[in-house]
This record gives sequence, C-alpha cells and structure tokens, in this order.
Amino acid sequence: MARAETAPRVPLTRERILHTAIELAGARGIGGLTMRGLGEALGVEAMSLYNHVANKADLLNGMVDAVFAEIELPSHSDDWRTAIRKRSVSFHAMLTRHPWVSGLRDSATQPGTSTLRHHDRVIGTFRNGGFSVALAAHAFSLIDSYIYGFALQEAALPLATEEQSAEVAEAMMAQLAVAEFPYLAELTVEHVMQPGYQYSNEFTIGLDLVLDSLEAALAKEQGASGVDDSGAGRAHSMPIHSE
Amino acid sequence: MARAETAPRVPLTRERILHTAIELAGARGIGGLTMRGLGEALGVEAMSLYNHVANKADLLNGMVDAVFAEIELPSHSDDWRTAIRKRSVSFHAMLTRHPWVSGLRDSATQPGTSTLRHHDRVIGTFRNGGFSVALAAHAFSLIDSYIYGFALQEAALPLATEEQSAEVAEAMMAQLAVAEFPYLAELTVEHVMQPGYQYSNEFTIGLDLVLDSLEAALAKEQGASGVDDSGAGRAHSMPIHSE
DNA sequence: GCTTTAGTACTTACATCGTAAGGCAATTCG
DNA sequence: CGAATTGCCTTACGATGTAAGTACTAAAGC
Repeated sequence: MARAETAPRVPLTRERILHTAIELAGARGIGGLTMRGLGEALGVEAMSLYNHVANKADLLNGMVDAVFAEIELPSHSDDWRTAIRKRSVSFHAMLTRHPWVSGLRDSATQPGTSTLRHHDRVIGTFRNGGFSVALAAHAFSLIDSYIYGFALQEAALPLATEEQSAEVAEAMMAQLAVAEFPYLAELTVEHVMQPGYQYSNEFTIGLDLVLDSLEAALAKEQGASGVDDSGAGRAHSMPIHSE
Repeated sequence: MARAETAPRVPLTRERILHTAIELAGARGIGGLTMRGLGEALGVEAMSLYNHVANKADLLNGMVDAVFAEIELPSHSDDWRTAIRKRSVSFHAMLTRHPWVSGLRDSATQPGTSTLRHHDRVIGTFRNGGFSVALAAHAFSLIDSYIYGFALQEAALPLATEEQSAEVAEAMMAQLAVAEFPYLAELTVEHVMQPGYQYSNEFTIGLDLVLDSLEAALAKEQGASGVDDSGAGRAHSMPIHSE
C-alpha cells in the first residue's frame, strides 16, 4: 500500500497526546477539550487515545505535570529570597500561559514527578536558607496559595490587557449602584481605570509583600533560637506566634 | 381541591432551588450536581427549574452569591486588622463548608449583590484604616488571592482530619523515592505526620503573616507621606516599593 | 519466506448531561 | 363563569466520556 510514502504516519504517543491536548486547551479553553476533538486534532479516533491514557482524568493529570516542567526551578546559587522570587514569577507566568491549570484541583491529589521535583526543590531552598521544617511548611503553603489564588482571580477577571480592563470597569460602573458600593466605585475609577492598569501587575506587589513577611518570620525564628531553644527544637510547633 | 391539606405543595422558588443545589453540591460534590438530580431532590422535573434559573451557569452564579452572604462582613467598630482578620477567617470557614466555591471561576465575572457588598465593605475597611486607594487594591488582591488559593489546595489535598493526613502522608511516602525527594520526605515525616497535624491550621498562620506585611506596608506608606506628599497624592502609583 | 502473536487503531453502542420546543393543567384576573 | 397567564411536564436532540468487540499492522519465531 502507498501508506509508507504518502502519510508520515507518526505513531501516537503519550507525549504527543499531552502536547496537543495542552495546545487545544489553550486555544478552546479547558471546557473545549474533548476526547473526540483531541482525537481529530491528532488525526485519530477518540477511542485510540485510551491506549495511551487511562481516562480523561489521567490525561488532565498528565497535562498539569507537563506544564509544571516549564517552571524554572529555584537556583542553588541564589539566596533563598531571589531563588523563590524567580521561581514564583516563572510559576505565575506558566499559569498565565495555561490558565486552565489553576482550575484543575484533582491533579494535586496525584502529583506527577515534575510536580514532586518542583515541590522538593522549593522546600529545599527554604531549608537551606535557614528555615526550620515548620516554617518551611508555612512558607510553602503561603506562597503557593497566593500564586494559585492570584492565577484563579486572573483567570476569572478578564483584565489581561488595558482595553479589557477599561471595558470591564465601565460595564461594572454602568450597572453598579455607585451610592450603594462607594468604595468599590472609588477603587474602580481611581485605580482600575487609570491608564496603563493591568491586573497582572499586582502579582509581584503581593509577592514581595509575602516575601517581606517570610523574611521577618525567619529573622524572628532565628532570633528566638538564641534566647530559647524551644523555637528551633520543637520543629512542628508554631514558631511564629509562639508567645 | 384537596391540594391545600394533603400535599404541602410548596411552589418552586429561586431561593429554594439555590438552597437545595448548595446542599446537593455539598453531599455529592459539584460534579454530582445535575439538573435532573436537583429536580428530583425538589420533587420536580429537571426542565421545571428553567422557569427560575436561566441555565446552569446562572444557577452556579446564584449559588456562589448565596454562600457569599454567609461571610461575616468586616465590622466598623473593629480596627482594620481585626476586622479583616475576622472576615478572612469567616471567609475561609465558608470555603471549607462549600469547597466547590473556589473551583467556580466563572462566577467572579458576574458577581451578585452579596458578593459586591462584601467586596465593598472590605475595601472600605482598608480605606478607613488609612490605606491609600492603591494600597487598598493591593491588600484586597493579596488577601483574597491567599484565601482562595488556600481553599483550593485544601480542597485538593484531603488533609481535613488527622487520620486523613496520616493516610495520605503514608501513601505518599510509600511510593515516593525518598532519596530523590529528600526535603519533601523530611517535611512529610517531621511535620505532616506529627500528631495533631491538620492542614487547615496553616490558614491562620499564613493569614497573620499576610496581615503583618500589610501593616508594615501601611506604616511605610504613612511614614512616606510625612516626608513627601507624592505617596498619598499619586494614589495609583506603587507606594510600597517606591524607593 | 511464512505464520503467529501482540498491540494499536477503528467501529459501534450506551448512559448521562444540558437544554430547546411544545403541551397541559392550575391559578389568577376580568 | 370564562379567559389568560403562569408553572410544570413530556419528549427529543446533540454532545460527552468510555465500555466492548473487531480489524489491521508490525514485530517475533520457525
């Protein structure tokens, strides 16, 4: 048959499926990603995909793990604050590229190796920076909650470009009873509708505030360990509000 | 007719629909909430619901707005920090009661009146506490991102009870190559597997760190306005990292 | 070379979903 | 009492994830 020369006949792979799925999710949104549509994009019937992924949940897990590999790992040569800051900005950029990730909660239950490696390096960066195990856990929880939550709001509010912001703000003001929500109105007019406003700029502002507080908590913890060893010793206690 | 006495014959209402939908989402998860199932729970056919809600998206929006009304509004009599802290704890408690809320990004695009009132009061609390418009916006973004993000991770990781935590941690350790992810292993063993650990306890720790950083930012902003009026005057600039 | 075997892709089919269209009954208004 | 309006129900359609069974393709053994 002529199949050998006419069709390239690239065999289906899990990697190829994941890549195309990520592309498709980007183009049509995660809701527009269907097994049939994905099959079509790969020149294949929907059911053929099931030879390489267990089910759609497995596909989504794989997609999340694949994009986690795009995040810049914290560098060993940087001090903890710059290392964490860099990877957080990179993390945020990834979530901006792939807005559907923050919506997929299930994937956290079954983390892939990329995800685990990432988490391990982040925790390690804190530990090497002098954080106790407990404080490293707090820091990890705080930072990642912020990053995820910010991405969630970013995905919801369509304030990506300046025009979009203006549009949304105006629509909001139009239907908004200004008298009933005066502070919301003030913030919209005097902040959101200012020229050059983009919600995504808020990210690093909040991030730096978070890093400030972690730096202070670390200083407090290290100071406390000099006076009283209970802070560093009972690693699973709460060293921040020990009073 | 006998209808008055035999059958209670409570007529369908948007409120009754929303309440039952919230219950159902709590019992079966948001994925288990279907129009047919909801109708059945109300003793009614699925299509009858469409006389009171436009479509499923409208239903979900209504549900989100209804549970937003459960959040304790920041009190005017408290100072900003305690007021925000109280409402944040209340917010978090609501998201724990209704874990599906954080997953519904779409609802932020079409906020209901409860949601708007809530946001207005939060921003107002910051403003009355002395925050500039810009800093209030940053604070609002930071705090709500953290709360949402934390709830997202809480919903994903099933670490609600102590037993669950232990279970998950052990399962993780079992399949985890300890040598490959040493820091993750350390954190799991020395922190998560400690007696009495519950991930939800991390919430107030991170929250207090965030509030610390906002307090510092406010002090910095107010200190700067004494030396130089540009901080308070140009409200849409970035008063935190002005250097 | 031919035959066997395993794995990959295709076909068909089903349960379940949101919801469009139209019918019927009960309640409200004249 | 009759007319109209509202609210609920019936039926039906297209789309989705995926179970089950079939056919083809490519490597392994003789």
